[in-house]
Amino acid sequence: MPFKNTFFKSAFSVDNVIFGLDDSKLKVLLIRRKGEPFKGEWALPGDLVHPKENLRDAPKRVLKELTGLVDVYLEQVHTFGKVDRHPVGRVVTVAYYSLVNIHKVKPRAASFASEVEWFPVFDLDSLPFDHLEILHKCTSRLQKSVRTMPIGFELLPEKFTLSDVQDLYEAVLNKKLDKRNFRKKFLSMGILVDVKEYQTGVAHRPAKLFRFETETYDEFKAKGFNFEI
Amino acid sequence: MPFKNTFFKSAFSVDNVIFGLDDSKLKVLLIRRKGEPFKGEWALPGDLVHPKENLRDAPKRVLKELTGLVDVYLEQVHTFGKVDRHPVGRVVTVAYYSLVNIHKVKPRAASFASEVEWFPVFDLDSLPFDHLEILHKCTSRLQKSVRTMPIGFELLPEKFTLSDVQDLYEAVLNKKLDKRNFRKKFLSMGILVDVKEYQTGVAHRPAKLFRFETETYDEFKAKGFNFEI
DNA sequence: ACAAAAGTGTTGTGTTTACACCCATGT
DNA sequence: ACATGGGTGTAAACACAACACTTTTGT
Repeated sequence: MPFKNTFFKSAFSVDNVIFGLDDSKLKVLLIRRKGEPFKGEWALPGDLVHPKENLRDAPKRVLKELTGLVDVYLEQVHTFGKVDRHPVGRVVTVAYYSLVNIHKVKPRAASFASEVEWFPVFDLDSLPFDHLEILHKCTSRLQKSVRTMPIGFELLPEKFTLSDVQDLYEAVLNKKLDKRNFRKKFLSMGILVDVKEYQTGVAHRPAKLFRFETETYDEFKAKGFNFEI
Repeated sequence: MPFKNTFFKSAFSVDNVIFGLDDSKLKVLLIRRKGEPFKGEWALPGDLVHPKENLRDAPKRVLKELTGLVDVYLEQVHTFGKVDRHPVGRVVTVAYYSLVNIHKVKPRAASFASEVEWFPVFDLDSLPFDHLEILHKCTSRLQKSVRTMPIGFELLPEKFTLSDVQDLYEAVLNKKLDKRNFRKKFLSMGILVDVKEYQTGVAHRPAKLFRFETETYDEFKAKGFNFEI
């Protein structure tokens, strides 16, 4: 259970914004809360930080409990600490976002959640606590990151087409991009490797498959790039 | 005093990285610690967050106590929460940075500080706790922000020359920039207003003075810009 | 044959970089 | 007269935006 409702004065928690890509839509994993407050409502997953637990391990633990995943892209975004943000007491919360491949994950109920489900990010317009603000902040951060670092590949299968990548970018940025310009720019960065295979069983010209060049990828991750597309 | 050394199990604090510009160098305000641990050492100013205090008000309070300033640029950067980052107990700390005009500030000792002094950022290579890491993170963030928003003007006097601005950018980015290109780009943004005055008493051709166009400035702050110089 | 998505180049426009000399003042 | 920093323009390289048709497959 997330909180001992009696006699806690202050605590820190983490909240996880877990992004996935499905049906060319950016989605976020919400849980149905098992405990009070807001019992039964859809909210961001999160938990108190344990006394002997490094801060960054808390969102990892939540993620693992919820999805089984352990090596996941995880970025700290912002800390929320208004006095009254939590109705039960003083809880300062640190928000993290993650990127997971939605089709490799079978989310399961967890200690703090009776149900788990993916929701389209841009359709949500109310959440308990300050979770909507947290979601917005994480979404903006993702949109910024995707333009300055090669992230987001975590959201795709191992082998993918250039159109998959474009779909991903369009889903994250929530807008249409020019196909030719996108391809030109993306290919020229040199983080994609042609695996010399093609899609099969599609009712149109089969697309080339690519994978990531991890070395270049890491380089870019370190020094960033400019993907103003 | 910053901590009751006995019987505290966990707490959250804030740490302030207060930047100023002096002698064309980027400096940071450090305090000599009054209390244990690391009593007497130079460290980042900071304090515990009070129980009834909004998180963001804590760094404001520290800033006010230390400098007397109340309306100051303040940005949350990152939260540090390794279990052992503080020798006395579990303290999760939220780092903020601020920009202040070093010549308008007469820093004074505070409840947690016996002395206060400006240190050149790029010369520091050791600090207690994880304060060096905090400083690095804040410096990187400042360097990034200065390229994407019109900030940093807080570090300058009200009327200033274009060379002052360039000095500022060179100090923050810690590298030389091309004079003509800098001026061209900066002027073209339209956030500077010619105040039709000139420097006096300088042993060279006196420079034009400028001030900020607050409206445009706020616009840019909202939507950002690209200052890849 | 048709539908569906893959794939491909060029041109105009704007942005970035590199670079060297004269100007106005105080001493 | 000299030292000091202020101030200015151009050309070449590069990046970005806009835009339409052909190819390959499955049905």
